[in-house]
Amino acid sequence: MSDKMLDLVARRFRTLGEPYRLRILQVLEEGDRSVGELVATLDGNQPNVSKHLQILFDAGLIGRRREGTTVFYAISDPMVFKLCALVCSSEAEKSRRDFEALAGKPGRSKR
Amino acid sequence: MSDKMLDLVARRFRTLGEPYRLRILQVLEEGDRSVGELVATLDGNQPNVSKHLQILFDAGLIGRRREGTTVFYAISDPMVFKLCALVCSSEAEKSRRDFEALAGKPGRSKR
DNA sequence: TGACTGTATGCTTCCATAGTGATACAGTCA
DNA sequence: TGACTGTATCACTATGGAAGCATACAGTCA
Repeated sequence: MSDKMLDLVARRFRTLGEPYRLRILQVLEEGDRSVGELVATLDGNQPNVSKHLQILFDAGLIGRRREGTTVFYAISDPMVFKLCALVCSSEAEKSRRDFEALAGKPGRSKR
Repeated sequence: MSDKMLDLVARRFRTLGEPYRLRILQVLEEGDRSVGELVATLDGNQPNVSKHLQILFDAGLIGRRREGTTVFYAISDPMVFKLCALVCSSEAEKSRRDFEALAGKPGRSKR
């Protein structure tokens, strides 16, 4: 993989590396939402939500449509949920390993 | 998904959000490597490589084994490559869309 | 046009983390 | 044990980016 591609991929990972943005995506998974709805749902302030939305939009993960003064955002790349599912299962697996290392072999240090 | 889980997932994404670490993983995909070998291959300085390896290790993505004074690292969670593949294909798709938006419909602004 | 609502953008502060050199530590061999 | 190699850690600087406030901008309605 080229260095440029690596940078792009890393950038995409960083986009997803923010809990607040993951929460936004999670809400949007249920359906389109306006900025105001997201602000209310996530209990955040409007400029911050707008900025995160912009970042997700630039990354191509969400799309937007305008109705009057209201802007609705929606998932445009469902890949993100596959990613999250993968990471979640991997995370669960890691927890299991960590647990077994602690419970099963108490004398064996990690290091 | 719980907030704690979201934090874990976000953290994992951030771990992968560093080009240098992706390069390390890419090299390790070909097989185990010692720290020294990685330093030589990646043309980096040793403390930096060691720190990135530690981060990947803490995340459970790589494992290590010691032989004398030498420490070998190896992929322990192949999931990362699935993640990268997903992101890559999504990235390619996005590029295609961007291109078509530019070439196919020159009059239509994104905003 | 002016007032109002909904959204985006500037600017500043602050925190997390990458890079780097010096140095500590672990293991091997004389 | 002392010298040497390979790796990890410490202390520091610098940078990216998130949060928050103020404010600008867009669209609607009187």
